[in-house]
Amino acid sequence: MPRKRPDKSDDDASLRIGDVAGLVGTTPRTIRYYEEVGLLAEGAARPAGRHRLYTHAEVERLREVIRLKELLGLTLEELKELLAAEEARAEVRAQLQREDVAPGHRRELLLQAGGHIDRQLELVRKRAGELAKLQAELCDTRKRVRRRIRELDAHRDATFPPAQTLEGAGER
Amino acid sequence: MPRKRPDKSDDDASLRIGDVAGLVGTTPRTIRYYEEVGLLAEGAARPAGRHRLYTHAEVERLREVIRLKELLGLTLEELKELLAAEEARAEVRAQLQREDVAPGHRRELLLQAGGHIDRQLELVRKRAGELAKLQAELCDTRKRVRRRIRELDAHRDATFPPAQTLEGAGER
DNA sequence: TCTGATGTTTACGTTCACGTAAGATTTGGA
DNA sequence: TCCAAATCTTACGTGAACGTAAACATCAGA
Repeated sequence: MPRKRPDKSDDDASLRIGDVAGLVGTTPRTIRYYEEVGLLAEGAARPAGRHRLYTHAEVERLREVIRLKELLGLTLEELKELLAAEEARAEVRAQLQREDVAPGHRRELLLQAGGHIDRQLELVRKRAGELAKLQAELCDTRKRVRRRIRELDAHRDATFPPAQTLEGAGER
Repeated sequence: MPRKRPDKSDDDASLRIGDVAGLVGTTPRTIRYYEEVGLLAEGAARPAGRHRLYTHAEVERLREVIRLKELLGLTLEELKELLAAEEARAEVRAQLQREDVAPGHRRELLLQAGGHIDRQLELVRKRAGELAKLQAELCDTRKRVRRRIRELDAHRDATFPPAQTLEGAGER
């Protein structure tokens, strides 16, 4: 017979806000704030004053939110837009779980989901591209510096006995 | 005989703060602020009250600063640290231009420059890596969604006459 | 030389993304 | 049942990164 009251290690059940904060490396205040601005859904039926409770799924969601924020450098407002998409995807997944949707509507939902992912991908790709370019440029100038050092060493080695060389660091 | 007063299109000479702002896509206020916090060097000898003047080299520098800020998501303070490095590199370049340095010191300078670049590269690589991972994950789930749509279409095509298909979008 | 556009300094205002404090309430456990 | 620890709500505080306004001063061109 199943348990009736909340329990740790039970997945669908209940982490408190402090636990969640600890798990994702932030503070309760931040989590409440994210809820306040609409980034995180307010647990619908929480009779005002009661403690917030979270599932592990919600923890994962929060992790993803924070990741996107940090990697893309978006404001919470921009993030919210992107998450409206995520939100919709979740909705889609929920609907798709229940097999009782007409194939036409089903297709519609999947197309939407795809669109949302594409929009995120667009952003990520753009940033990744810019970073890659920067990285390439840095690698390039580093190479130049190394070459100059080698040239210098070569000339000195030809004049004086050899000394210590470059400290190791692969080209990767 | 060379010109004596400032002139546009003369490289070593003088852009005003508004021009610079326009060129890099920011505001005069921001530029003054960056100078105030020490990100941009104050033009040494500007007798207080006179207009700031910038060279094209400084414009490039500012562009780079803004680029790093946006791509790495650093605070101005963190950025300042990284730029102490850049600063040193500039110093190095200046010294290396004047041929009158002992090869030993020369090597020292080059090694320093290399170290600074490596530190920047470290940061950039880390971020680029994380972004790449995120991108891969997104691509993956997108693939899954596409597959499901295809499956759905296949089934429907087997039942009804064919209709419109996926709108084009290469896998890249 | 004069003048309108652009700058300069100083200082207070603003937005974002939380931090912090206070007082009441809730919760899980002894 | 009783209690200490964690939460809740409300509200004001804060640091970073500029925006904006005011009262001059400079600059480039006519």
